[in-house]
Amino acid sequence: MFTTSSTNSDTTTPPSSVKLLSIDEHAQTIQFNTSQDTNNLTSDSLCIDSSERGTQELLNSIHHNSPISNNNNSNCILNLNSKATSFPSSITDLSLLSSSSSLFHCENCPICGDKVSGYHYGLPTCESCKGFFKRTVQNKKEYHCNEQGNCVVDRLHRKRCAYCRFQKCLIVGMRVEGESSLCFFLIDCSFNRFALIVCFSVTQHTLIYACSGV
DNA sequence: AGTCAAGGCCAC
DNA sequence: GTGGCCTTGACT
Repeated sequence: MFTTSSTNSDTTTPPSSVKLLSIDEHAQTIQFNTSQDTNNLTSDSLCIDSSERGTQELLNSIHHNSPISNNNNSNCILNLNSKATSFPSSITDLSLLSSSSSLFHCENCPICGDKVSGYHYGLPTCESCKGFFKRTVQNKKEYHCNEQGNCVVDRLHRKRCAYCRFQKCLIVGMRVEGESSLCFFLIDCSFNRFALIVCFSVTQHTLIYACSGV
C-alpha cells in the first residue's frame, strides 16, 4: 500500500516525534517531519498506491474526517513512545493501543477546529462539541440533513447541520463510556520502516487498517 | 491537594 | 439549541 522516501541519513534511531506537514488534495501523499528534537527536523513522505482495493476510500475518509486534515496540518504531532515503536499485528493489539489517547495531541477540535478544552468522550474536543455530543446522547436526539449529508462542519458553520456534526463526532471517534469505538492514528518510523495505522469507529462499520511500508 | 472529565446551569 | 462556565466525583 505504501512506498516511502526519506532524507534522514540515520536509519537506525527511531524519532521522538512525527510532525505532519501536509496531505495533498486526494490524500495520495502524506508528508511529515521526523525528529529527535525540534531543532533537527528531517523530511519524509509516504506515497500511497491508490489502485489497491479500498485504499482510496479509506484515505478519503482520513482526508475528510481526521483531526489531522482538519487542522491545516500544522498543529498535530504524533508522539512516539517506546510502546508505539512496536508494530501491532492485530485488531486486538490496536484496540489496546487506542486506549493510549495521550499518544495523539491536537490543539484544535477534530470536529469543528475550535480550541480544544480537554478530553471529552474519548477525544480532545472543544467545549461546544462536548456539550453538543452530550445533549445528543442524553436526549437521544435524531437529526436529519437537508443536503446530502456532506455539510461543512467548522467553527463558523457547526450550528447549521446537527446531523452532519453528530456524524462527524462519531466518525472521529467520540463515544460514551463503555461503548466500543476505535479511533487511532500512528505513524511508526522506527528503524526506517514506516507504517500508518488507521482505526475508525466500529459502530460506523468503517474499515480497520494496519498498513506498513519498508 | 491537584488534575481531569462528565454533567449541570443558564445567558444568549 | 448553543456554548461558556461551574460543580461534582473519581483518581492519583
